[in-house]
Amino acid sequence: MDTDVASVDLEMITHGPEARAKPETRLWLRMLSTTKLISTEIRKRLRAEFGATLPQFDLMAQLYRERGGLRLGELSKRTMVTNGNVTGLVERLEAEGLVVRETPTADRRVTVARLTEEGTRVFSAMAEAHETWLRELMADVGTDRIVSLWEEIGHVKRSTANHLSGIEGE
Amino acid sequence: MDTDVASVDLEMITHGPEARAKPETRLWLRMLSTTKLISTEIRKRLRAEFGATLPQFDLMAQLYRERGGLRLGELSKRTMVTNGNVTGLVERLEAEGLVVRETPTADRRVTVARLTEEGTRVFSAMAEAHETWLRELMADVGTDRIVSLWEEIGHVKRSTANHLSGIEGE
DNA sequence: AACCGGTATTTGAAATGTCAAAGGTCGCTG
DNA sequence: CAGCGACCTTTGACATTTCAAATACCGGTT
Repeated sequence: MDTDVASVDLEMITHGPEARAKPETRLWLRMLSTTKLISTEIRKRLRAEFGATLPQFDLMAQLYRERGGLRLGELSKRTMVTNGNVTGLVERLEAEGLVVRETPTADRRVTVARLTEEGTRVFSAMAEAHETWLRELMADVGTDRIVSLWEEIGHVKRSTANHLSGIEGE
Repeated sequence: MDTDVASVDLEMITHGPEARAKPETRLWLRMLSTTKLISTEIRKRLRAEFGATLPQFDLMAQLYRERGGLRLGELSKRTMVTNGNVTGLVERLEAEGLVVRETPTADRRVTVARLTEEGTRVFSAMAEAHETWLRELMADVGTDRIVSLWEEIGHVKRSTANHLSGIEGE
């Protein structure tokens, strides 16, 4: 069981921290754990300081840069969240008075979500804190490295997008 | 509104794809979207080919390298998932016969989860496919870049861990 | 032996997440 | 203008997620 080639391959992914895995798997595991670490921290702070959740922040960010509002389908694409999920998210944000929903008379299939004035104010404050937190968390990493990482991860993103069924703009 | 410094900062995070944001924010947004892209793909394939979910895969991976089993608290730490969540995950995996739960007589507060024989078999197949999928998705990225990315992201992870309350082993 | 602080897990409420199916609406075509 | 395929959103079933409170148990003290 430990002697044939197949089982050695399998052990790579699972044995030791990530020591014997193939480079792609090691990179993936590290990306995943790092992302989890950061988003857990951001989520806690958003909750503590603004009583908001990460998906709500993401959704509001999209609406912030499209002051006229966005159709729910567009929101779904931009936030990489499914349609059904967007429905609930917008519902809750509307209940809090941060977002409004409207159906244009031109096409009554559509629902457009838009930030209220208060939503805009609240998001501004959250966005500012968000940037500060990230600078804080990445304080030990030089700006050069950050910029170069940004570019390198772009390669990974493009490669992944290329090997999917659909195409992924950024 | 577009003239004072504060509002310019705010626009950075939200205006254009990620064009005018600070480097840390740009990196974070790209890490997040890339991770989402990959995990969505992996999740779909896991579901289609094995009827399993990503968190189940993660949990089984931990149990696979600890044949004697792990306490739920340990599982929680290693998978970066909360205690309450582990309970439900293990419950469902047990219902499918992939995992068993036992309480050692020595300390009856503890619950130890362990892969069944079938669980081990199933996970082996999943792990092999998992590695193949990742190589496939990252096929356009050279191995050198992957290895160097792995190291660079390590810096980000360490910096983040340093600016958290707790310590994060890998 | 009853108590107590600490540890380990479960439970319950609320939010997020997917997927598939159902409901409306639009535009075009016969 | 009735029908039909395509598009957009909602709904419903289920899984995952967190947090906080409750439960259960251990070890040591009194």
